[in-house]
Amino acid sequence: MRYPVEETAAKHRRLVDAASRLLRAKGLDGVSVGEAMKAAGMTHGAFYSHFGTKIEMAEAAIAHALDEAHEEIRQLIEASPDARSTFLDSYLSRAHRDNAANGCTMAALAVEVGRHAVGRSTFTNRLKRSIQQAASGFSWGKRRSARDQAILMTAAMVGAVILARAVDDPKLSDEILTATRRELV
Amino acid sequence: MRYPVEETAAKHRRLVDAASRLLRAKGLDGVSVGEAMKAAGMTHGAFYSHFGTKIEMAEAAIAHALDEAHEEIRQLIEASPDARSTFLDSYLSRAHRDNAANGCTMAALAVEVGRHAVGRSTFTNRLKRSIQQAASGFSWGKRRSARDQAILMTAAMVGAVILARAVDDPKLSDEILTATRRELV
DNA sequence: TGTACATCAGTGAACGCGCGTTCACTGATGTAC
DNA sequence: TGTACATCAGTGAACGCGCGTTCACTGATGTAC
Repeated sequence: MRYPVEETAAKHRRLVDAASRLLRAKGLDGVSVGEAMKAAGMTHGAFYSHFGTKIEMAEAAIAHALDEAHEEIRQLIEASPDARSTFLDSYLSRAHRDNAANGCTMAALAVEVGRHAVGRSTFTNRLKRSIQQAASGFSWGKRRSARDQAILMTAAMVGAVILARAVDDPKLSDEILTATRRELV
Repeated sequence: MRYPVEETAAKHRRLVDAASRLLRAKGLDGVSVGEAMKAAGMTHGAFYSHFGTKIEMAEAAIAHALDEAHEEIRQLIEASPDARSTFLDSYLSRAHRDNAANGCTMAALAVEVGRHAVGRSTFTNRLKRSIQQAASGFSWGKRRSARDQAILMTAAMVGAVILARAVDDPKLSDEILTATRRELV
């Protein structure tokens, strides 16, 4: 049957949001179309009323998650004079490490973006924007280029969270986060 | 039919080696058992004479690749007084970025190790060893802990290569590598 | 040293499963008049 | 404003495919005597 326009749009938003969390937690091959639809409160058959392929959904989900993160950081920069240190604390936290579903899209999906073509240009634009945001919005040491420092910080944070998640030993995992934090301050 | 013992052992080594390259290039779900067997010069049916499950093969492949890397770095440290800078150059090179199959196992597979349980304890041991190797084998600034610096360098290198691989724009991709290099020197 | 035979890595067909995708069908919505 | 009907998001069964895994079979190897 036909559904009210706004209701359909709301379901679409729920699907993209649910997909972005599931993908961050389980990766592209770890999430089925049916699972994403179920998380959005529908059955799998309706999927193709929302997206042409699973890949298209993934691209939308990645763009959505990256945009959400950008907005959060924008607010952080606006609100706090010491935004960089606040951001480091939350990014390199146990909470972030243990909650990939709601965490950084780069740490969760960059490897898969690199492997398949999925969301590559989306990812590129958003990373560019994110580096600019960090370089100009955070405060940096005067000796070296702010942009270089922003790139190093981004790479180190992403790498640290990925490694901390891969590791068995809770002491080592915590140490990866705290040592990276100490070095980046 | 039955095969000479040494021939079987050689096939096993070929399988592990081929798997380690395929897995680094395509990820766990991107490589089928048949594909790995074909790369090792066999047909898929014989797989279960070598491993009980696909997961077991992945664990052996990860351990193999990490051990090979450890040995390479050991030789580098032995040979060169400025090993750290040489290592940075080769790790943060375009060649490494563009050749995941023969590149760093952490940059290629850490995310999947974190997601599934595959090779988690193997990965943990080898990362521990790798951090120690870097902290004690490379030369570091005196102001801060060598171990913290080794952890930051590892995280930043892994993150930089992952991001450089995910990105569309060759200029940005190169910049991620060179900026990280400049900051880590 | 020679003979008999059990072993077992390898082959290729087959199985069962989950996946992405397609399809016939439904019926309230939104539009044309 | 009311009526007739085309639209289309959603349902759930079905399809085809590739995957991991199993299996009957092969025949040279390696062992027991």
